[in-house]
Amino acid sequence: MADDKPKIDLETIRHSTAHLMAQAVKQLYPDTQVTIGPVIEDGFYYDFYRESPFVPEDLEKIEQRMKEISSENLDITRRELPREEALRMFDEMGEPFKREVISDIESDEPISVYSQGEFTDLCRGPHVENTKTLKSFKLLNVSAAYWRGDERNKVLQRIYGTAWHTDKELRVYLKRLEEAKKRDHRKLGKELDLFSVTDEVGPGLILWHPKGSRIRCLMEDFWKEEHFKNGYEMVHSPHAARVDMWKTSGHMDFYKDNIFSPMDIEGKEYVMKPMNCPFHIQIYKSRLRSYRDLPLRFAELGTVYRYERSGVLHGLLRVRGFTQDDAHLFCRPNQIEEEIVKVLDLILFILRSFGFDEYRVYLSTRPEKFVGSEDGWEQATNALKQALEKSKLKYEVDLGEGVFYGPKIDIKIKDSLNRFWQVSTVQVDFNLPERFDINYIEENGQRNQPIMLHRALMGSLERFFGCLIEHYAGAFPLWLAPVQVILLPITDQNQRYTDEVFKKLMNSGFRVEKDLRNEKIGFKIREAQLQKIPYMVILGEKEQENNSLAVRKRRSKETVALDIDSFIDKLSLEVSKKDLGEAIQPI
RNA sequence: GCCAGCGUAGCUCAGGGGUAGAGCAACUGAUUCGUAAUCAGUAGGUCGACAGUUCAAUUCUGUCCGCUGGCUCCA
Repeated sequence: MADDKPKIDLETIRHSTAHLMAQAVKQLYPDTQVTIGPVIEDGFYYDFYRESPFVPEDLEKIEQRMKEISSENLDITRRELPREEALRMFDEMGEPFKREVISDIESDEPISVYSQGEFTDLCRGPHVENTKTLKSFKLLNVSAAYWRGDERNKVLQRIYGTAWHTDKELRVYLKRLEEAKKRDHRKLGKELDLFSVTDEVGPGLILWHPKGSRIRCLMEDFWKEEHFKNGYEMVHSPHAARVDMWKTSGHMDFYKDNIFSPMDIEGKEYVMKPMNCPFHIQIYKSRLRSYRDLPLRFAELGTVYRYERSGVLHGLLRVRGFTQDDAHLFCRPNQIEEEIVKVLDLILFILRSFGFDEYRVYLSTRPEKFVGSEDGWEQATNALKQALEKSKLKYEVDLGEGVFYGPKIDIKIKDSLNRFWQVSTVQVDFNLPERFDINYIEENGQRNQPIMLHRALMGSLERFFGCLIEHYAGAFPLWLAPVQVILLPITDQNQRYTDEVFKKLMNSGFRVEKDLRNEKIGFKIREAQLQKIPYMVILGEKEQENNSLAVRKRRSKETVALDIDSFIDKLSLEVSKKDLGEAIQPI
């Protein structure tokens, strides 16, 4: 596109809009102190310190004032100051947070401030030249944030906003937010009758309704099939165990905050399991293992319970009881890399089968608190790195973000609002083999400690399902759809024929329903459409006479005339290919 | 857990110190209809829970529970 004047960087616009907001806030509420206001994806925020928090009505006032300042056409000017002078200036302005920020700036870096009208803010820049450039913005919400992200620090008021080059872009963005809300898995979960959470059961504990369970069964079946194909054994373990086991594993030390309070059974303490690993270790230990047995791969759809603080719960994506598609691999040290590569392959295969092509990969390295030797960590981290490179995966390193027992690879996928959620993980564990003293007999007859890997592909079925719902906007591909075909007779004259077709489809193994209600065809179609059923089959006099079907696809207004056998062939093919069809629609 | 907002029928939402409202869904009846809503009637509520103020509270105040957004934390 030919454009005479070069466009100003969106980031600059957003950053300047954050300043504009700070200026408006200071004008309206002079007792407010400013802190920092960075650019984020699609917008910006600014954190303020203030005795009384902002309420939503304040946002309107602030936004109004921003518009006024914008039309004052204030020039935005940059100045560099000696450190001392900058400190003095912000002291005089009564901005202690800025003082802290300045003291964090490297001594050889210049201290720059930007001014517009009476307002001056510490900032690296760059900024737009004049406030008149800032027109297309909207303040979105307020929330609390801790200064420097530490909950021991002061609580700040964070205001989020978005800013764009033009009003049109802004409108498009706001529209996109609205569309994203429509595919929120919590909303769709209710509309499509997939799952629920009730007060009586308790927060973060999921009830899977028949339709959701149907999908879960299909996910599980697929998962099991692939695991058997890939040399895994299935195991099952109980939901609770004596607290002693968790002491041995170290969970009572390192993970206590996340474990449901113990219950007393005949004077012995038990807890709900927060993880499956110690159980799999028990199975490993149930007999003597030879190097010939390795690698051993124990997999389980294991339901775990973790205490999560009430404020973090979120539909299916963050819950207190969930089923991990867990597995633990026991192998010899020289098998680690190969096993990790295989796990990564399996992860990618599964994610792609569900249509997730966009994901982020992280390698988390040794944290401050860790068990095992530095050498061991180094080796394991290298094994993970090499496996990532062999799998040609682009990844980011999360320094020091590993768990205490070993380094890990995490894979995150995003929900409809572009928030990323961790699903897949591969973790090396130095801790449990040691604590439970597991071993195997080497070729030379010596006992050796196996390396243990934890891994999950979908992570938790709940979270994965939540992401799936949003990924497909509730329109599941045929192989996963809880109802694949709905039969819609025009009048009750067509009921006999409908029953006939129903039986044939049912006997061919399809999930089919019929809508025999005394309603007009338009009404039935509307409902089937809202339920996002992949195929609607309209059955009237014409079809009955020709012994055919009028097939209408979700997301299409056209019908195709098919005979029942070719329809069945078509469905079978689509299911066996796990065809994603039109299931994935960008927002 | 923290800050803010919210909680009224199965769902979506209106209302407001003086015995509770709509649409959709449900139920009953009529209608037998060709591609996104046929018509009529009936029933449905401890206004999240508990306490306080008041002659009177679903409405005001407080506490608690739950939900939403974000922070912190994580699959």
